[in-house]
Amino acid sequence: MTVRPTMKDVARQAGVSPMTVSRVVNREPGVLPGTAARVHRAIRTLGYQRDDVARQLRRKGQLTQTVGILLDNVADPFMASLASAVEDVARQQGSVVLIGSSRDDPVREREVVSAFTSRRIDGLILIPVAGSHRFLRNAVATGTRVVCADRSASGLKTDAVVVDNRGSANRAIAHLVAHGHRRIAYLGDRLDIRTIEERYAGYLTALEAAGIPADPAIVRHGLRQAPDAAAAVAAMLAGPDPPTAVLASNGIVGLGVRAALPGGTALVSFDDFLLAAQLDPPVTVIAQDPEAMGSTAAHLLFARIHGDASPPRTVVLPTRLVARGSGEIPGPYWDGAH
Amino acid sequence: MTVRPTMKDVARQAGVSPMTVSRVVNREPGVLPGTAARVHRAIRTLGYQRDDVARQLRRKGQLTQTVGILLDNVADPFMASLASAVEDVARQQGSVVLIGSSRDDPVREREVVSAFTSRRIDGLILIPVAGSHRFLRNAVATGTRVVCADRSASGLKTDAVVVDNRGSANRAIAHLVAHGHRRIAYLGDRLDIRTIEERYAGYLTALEAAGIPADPAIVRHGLRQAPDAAAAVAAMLAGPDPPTAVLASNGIVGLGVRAALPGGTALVSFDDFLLAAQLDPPVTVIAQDPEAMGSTAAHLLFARIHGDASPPRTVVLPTRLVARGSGEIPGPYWDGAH
DNA sequence: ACTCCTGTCGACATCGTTGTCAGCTTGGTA
DNA sequence: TACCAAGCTGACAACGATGTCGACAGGAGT
Repeated sequence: MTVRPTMKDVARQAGVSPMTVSRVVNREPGVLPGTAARVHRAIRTLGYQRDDVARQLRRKGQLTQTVGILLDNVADPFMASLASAVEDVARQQGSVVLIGSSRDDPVREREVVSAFTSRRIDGLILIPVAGSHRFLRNAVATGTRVVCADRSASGLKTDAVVVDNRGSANRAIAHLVAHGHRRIAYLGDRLDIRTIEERYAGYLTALEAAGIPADPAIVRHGLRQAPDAAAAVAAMLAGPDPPTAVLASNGIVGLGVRAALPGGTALVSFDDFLLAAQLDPPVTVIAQDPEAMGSTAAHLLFARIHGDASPPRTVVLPTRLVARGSGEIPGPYWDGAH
Repeated sequence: MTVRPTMKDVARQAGVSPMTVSRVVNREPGVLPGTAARVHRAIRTLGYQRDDVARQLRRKGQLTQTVGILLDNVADPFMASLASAVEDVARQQGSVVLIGSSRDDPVREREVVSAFTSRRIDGLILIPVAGSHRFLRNAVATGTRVVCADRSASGLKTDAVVVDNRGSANRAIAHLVAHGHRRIAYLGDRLDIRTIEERYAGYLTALEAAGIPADPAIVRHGLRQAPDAAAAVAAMLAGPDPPTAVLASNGIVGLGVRAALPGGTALVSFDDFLLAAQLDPPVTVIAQDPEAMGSTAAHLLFARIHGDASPPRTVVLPTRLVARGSGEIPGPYWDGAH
């Protein structure tokens, strides 16, 4: 294993100064073609590659062409699509992407953010976990741009790209009510996640608007995995006065519910998922567009990096209620109007 | 937006030398508690954070605590799980992860590798695209460790973590034959992808072993998207002498085939996918374990980074044939033995 | 009183690259 | 011939951190 050659090595080999090598490597004008050719030959001979660590240090105030993305879990399909879109935009912009998973752990989130900023990232796409993000103020103050995706951060004013969770939940409940349901269960992930809280709030207000009293017996929070959700819905159905319809707060919960739900019970789930259309009955979902979210967030980020200093913006992306069947199963109050 | 404070700033604030600040920041012994306290106070006051770019430059030959992972596409669930496992291991090792998608494009692959190595990554987890990877020799020679996952790289000897694709395809075909099929179609992704080629080879040898002649009319390559696969299988079924069973080379193709396949035709697909068990009929798959693959590759990589200089190893992970129903649909030659 | 040691701290040089500026050559013009 | 402009190249310093080594103080031992 040889040591990595430096510009000095190339310079010696080509019989020029390191500065000239630098100029050639960076395609700066004002180098004689012959000189450049000698340098290129030396570069090939030695297998030289510019050291961007040194470069970034020297070019202070310049960009490192590195952005970070910090999300719950790369393995989550929603997050993965989002990350993929971010990476695409970053590449177009000539930047590389540092990725990290917070796994819903604020401590881990801080650690990863710190590891990122100590490497001088130009910007960060953040899917914040619950809790305050005031600790990011320092980073923001010293030039790290931050754009939140999916949820916004508390204690920090940043750009954000989100969907109207409350309105979407509202629409889902209205949809179920219109199909004759009045006993509608809610099964959800942890309530301290901002988006989940908003969805639950939408559930409650929609019930109220429909004149249906909320019943804690058919509400469950804190479901992290599909099996948990399956067990929860099974318990509910076994209880007295079971629900005739279910709203699932996100895709994981929706999957779990689906597996345990008898055919006659209606289901609307947040988040589209692969094969949702091929199940029987096909699952009605509130679909988000993670790629649009990722690329929007990334474009916002790079606009900031390139100097956009306008006040922080929140972009609200639309959701689609995709009626596939499971959400249109008629309930006991169905009036045949649909 | 303030400028980022440096050790010099902290030193001035605390009335010590930068060297002492360095010692405090890096928790080196030999600093009086009182002095350390003053430094800590100054750090908090100024919001100082160590600049790892400068640190990495100075500590030449030391690690940058950064590894790269380069895969086809982050949005692919298989790759996403793999990446997630890699990130977990990296975090345990105190490293951050640079991620990049090659999108099956050798040019893009080279560009991303170059962007990574110019940042002095300690190591790279690579899911190689088709074509030669001799261009990595330079990087390997100057200290970047490379571990391939899912497929091995040609023109370069590295550690690799793979599955026995040929044997697995063999087993799948034997399974179908045992259930009375002799007219078995193959639908596959691009043949120049190493794993796909191996699976196809396994298909052919298994047919031969069973004394079944291969028929190009029921073989299709180059299917990139689910709809392509659906169209291909539909065309096959509409032709003369349609297949009674299908082998799909990977999850994407399997999904497409499933959507277009009538109930009576058997299907075995490579790659497990979410909900495969909840379809009707449930899909029989050859399941791999992407997390095991990712974490094995990552552990290999860090062993190399920490000095393991033994000859390159190839780890072959097992696959599981998960019989769920679609692969056990009896064919015309079924003898009732199963 | 002298040496020797231990513990604490700072000065200096250096990592690889690049911004700045000065020096050199060449050719053209008065 | 003298002079200047333009084009090409190199010397030097600096980015922020840290490895090395030396300075200095205070205490122990003779």
